[in-house]
Order: sequence, then C-alpha cells, then structure tokens
Amino acid sequence: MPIEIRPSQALKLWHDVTLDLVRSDTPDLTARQITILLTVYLEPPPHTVRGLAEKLGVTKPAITRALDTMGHQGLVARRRDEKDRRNVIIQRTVDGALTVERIGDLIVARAKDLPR
Amino acid sequence: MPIEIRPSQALKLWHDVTLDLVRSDTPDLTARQITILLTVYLEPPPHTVRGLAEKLGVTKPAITRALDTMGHQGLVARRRDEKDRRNVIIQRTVDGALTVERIGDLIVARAKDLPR
DNA sequence: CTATTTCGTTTCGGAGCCGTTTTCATCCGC
DNA sequence: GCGGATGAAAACGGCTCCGAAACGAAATAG
Repeated sequence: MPIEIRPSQALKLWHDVTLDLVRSDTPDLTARQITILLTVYLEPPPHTVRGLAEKLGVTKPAITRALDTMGHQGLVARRRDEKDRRNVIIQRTVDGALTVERIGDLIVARAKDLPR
Repeated sequence: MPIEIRPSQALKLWHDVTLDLVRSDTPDLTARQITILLTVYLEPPPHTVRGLAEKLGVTKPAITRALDTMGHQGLVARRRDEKDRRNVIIQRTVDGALTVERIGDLIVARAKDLPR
C-alpha cells in the first residue's frame, strides 16, 4: 500500500520540515548536499564522485566541493579504492548516520501532525 | 487520520523529491527560499519581511535578498502597504503558484511510488 | 614502454548568500 | 513640529558555491 497524501498535505509537510531544518542551529545543507547525503546512506555502496555527479546531473567538481564541505562537517568520509586507485569511495560516518536518522524522525513527526 | 510513514520511507521520499529538484533545469532554491515560498503560498496573508525573518529565525537582510532573487525569478512580488508605508507586503504571483503546485504534485507522485 | 583514457582534484573568474552596520523613509508620542 | 522608534533596503567585507578548463595520478591499450 503506497503512501497516500494530498497536495496540500504534501506542501505543508515540506514546509514544516524545511522550516525546522532552517531554524536548527546546524548549517543549512544545500539541495545537492542533502541529495548526496541521502544517496550515500540509503543506496548500496560503493559511491564514487563520478557516480554521484551522473546521478545528480552536475559536474564532478561540484561533487568534490560538496564532499569537502560535508567531510569537514563529519557527515561523510573519503577513502581510496585499493582495487583501482583512481577511484575515491565515499563512506558513511557515525555523525552522518545520526544526522540522517534525525532527519527521518523529523519528517515522520511532521507527517504525523498533518491535518487529515 | 494523520499520515503514517516509516523513517525509511520518509528518507526515501525526501531523497527522491530533492533529487528531482536538483535535476530539474530550474535554479536550485535554498532551504530558506523554499520555506519563504511555501509560507507565502500556504499561510494567510499579509506577509512582511519582518514577519518572515522572525519565523525563519534569520536576519531581515537575508529575507530581503531572498525576495530579490525570488522576485527576479517571478516567484513572488512586493508591494508597499498603503496603510503603513514602511511595510512591504509580499504577494503571490501566477508563476509562483504554478511552481508551488508543481512541487506539491511531485511530492504526491513520489510518495505514491514508495515501497510499503 | 609509450600513448591514451579515466578519475578525482585544483585553479580560475564570476556570481550569490551570509551577518553587521548604516541609511532612508515612515509612523507615532509628545 | 520634532525626536525617537520602526521597517526595509543598501553598503560592506567575507565566505561559499558555480562551471570550465587545466592538472596529476593511475589504469589500460597497443
């Protein structure tokens, strides 16, 4: 059974969750950074710069820079692929997992509060 | 009856919708801009710079600049409050309403595709 | 062993957003 | 009227992001 939600509810949900994220003291993640974060934590590894760039439809330097920022915030880590040392594997971190978990709980809570 | 959704579904929904927004040709809106857009179109008017700044927990110049950008994209319009000419009223536009509607439909569609 | 391809990063100039501070117009108490 | 309070915008310096292009390291083809 899929999730049934009306457009007005969907928009209020998006509004409420985004507002919470804006008001939180953590630095705002860009849309690209959120997509990278969720991709790395939801989809099976391995994740590479090239793969993420293709998936998001942006250039590789954009991914590299996003990973710089997110790595500095402890949300992801980078490791050389020993099989093919040209590749960089993006790895999950404890802090990143906690952040993703927090976002998931936030969405669930806001969904629960929606008017029927 | 509230919307029931599990954390894993919630995160996948957020990922799918954000990815669609990143991949769309329209320029990425920041989290603040999305919050402003949805606030203006979901909550009853009037909306002022000061009111939005308080709600989002950011400074007024940040709102002014976001409105500059969004106004340039045709998503909102500004009008002087004739009752108190110090105030600026943020108004909805046809393009903004279409954008909001599109986002709502996108979320609904992505929610429908979620695995149970 | 050399030439080419692939992958990620760095560099570059340009653009946008940030908070603080200052400016400007308007309103209101006196 | 006039002085202070208020609302928004402008000015300012700093930071981050952008895509394009150049670069270096590593793998691969011949």
